[in-house]
Amino acid sequence: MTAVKYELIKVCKQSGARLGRVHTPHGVIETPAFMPVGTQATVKTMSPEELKTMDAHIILSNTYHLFLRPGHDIIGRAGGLHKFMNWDRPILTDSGGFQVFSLSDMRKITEEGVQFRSHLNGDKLFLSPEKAMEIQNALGSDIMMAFDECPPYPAEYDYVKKSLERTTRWAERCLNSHARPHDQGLFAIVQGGMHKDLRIQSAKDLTSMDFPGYAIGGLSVGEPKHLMYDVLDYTVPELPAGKPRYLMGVGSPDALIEGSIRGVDMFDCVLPTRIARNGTTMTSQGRLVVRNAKYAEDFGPLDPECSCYTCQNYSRAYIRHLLKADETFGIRLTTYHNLHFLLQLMRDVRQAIMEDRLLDFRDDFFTKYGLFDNDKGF
RNA sequence: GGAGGGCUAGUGAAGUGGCUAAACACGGCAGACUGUAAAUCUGCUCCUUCGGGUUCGGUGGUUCGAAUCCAUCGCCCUCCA
Repeated sequence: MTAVKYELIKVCKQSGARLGRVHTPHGVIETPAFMPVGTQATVKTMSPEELKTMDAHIILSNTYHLFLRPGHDIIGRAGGLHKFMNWDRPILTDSGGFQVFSLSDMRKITEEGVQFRSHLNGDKLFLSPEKAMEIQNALGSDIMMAFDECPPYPAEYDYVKKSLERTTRWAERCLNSHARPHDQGLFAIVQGGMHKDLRIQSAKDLTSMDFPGYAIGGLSVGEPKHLMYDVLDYTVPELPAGKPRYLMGVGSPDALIEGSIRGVDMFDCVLPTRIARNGTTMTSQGRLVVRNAKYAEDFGPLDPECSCYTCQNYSRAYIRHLLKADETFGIRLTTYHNLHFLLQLMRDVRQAIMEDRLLDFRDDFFTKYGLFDNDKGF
């Protein structure tokens, strides 16, 4: 008996995208899905109640950050992460593998694991596949991620190959040390950089083991968009149809659509919440930097087509004022809107798949968003 | 009436003869942000037809050269009468 199961509902006749459900111990995720990121056991500035009103099905949290602070032992004694943070829907925990990449100047990688220096106080710490599983077991996430290495872009072929092979061995160690497969699912992570043969090798090696889901990592690390789409084009077909596919770290609106078209079921990204805190919003007409002076007397909503709490009640001028005055309510309003925007986008994508018109939907969306001549995508 | 102190770019504030169109901070304007060391970071912020032009309370001097020295006027602050 496995904790996480994928149910395929239908395939879009026009695009090949999948409409489905991921069943987890804390409920069902309708896919394709966007997962807001709550690294430190909170989606920055949002309460769980607010996340529910925008209908987020699942959120992310992070092994490395919670290991450092407050400590997985404390969260374990609190009764697990769900109880600790008052979120009763599914949680996916990243393994800390991405921190191996983003905190690269403070770590040393060996076959056994990774020696880290804490970014908080410089403490020497060690993370390994077994340790990452122990931590995620204590957190009690619905979906755990295997401990991987996310190589930078660009990277040497030989290094990427060695790295992916180690990531595969680490995945196997994760599987073997998985303490509670009955109530926590474990996803493996395909690596291989921008190299077709390496991606296929990684996917084949990992799918030869029985993980309840597969992620594609190592993308959205600075490479051009078309390269990422190429990787998806030849990687996704290597993944089993009966299991969920998760594209890690991707969250610009265009990439969510393009990823769905290529058969991806789950996405996560800090982009909507981070740019919200820095004054940029996503709207049906494209990105809108509401902090800019030109909105000082714009009394309309961020997005005239948006039904979210922010857009129903507050103007661009007011939000700009709050942001300029460093009032926390301002970043709460933009964060709420951006998350709602992406969650609504995924609802629209699912509807379009249901009606076999996802390619049409993409073209309409891109035209309005002004994306056809924009490689950035948000 | 007397004695001191001060007046520098939008604001605050360095600078007390050349390396100063003038530090720094704030404010302002823009940009970046993709499994969150990010409510963060970066750039610009006197004018300009990019050659240059005009600045440091006003005016007049000294000097090869002044925000910096002198004189004078104005305004502000403190203390003594």
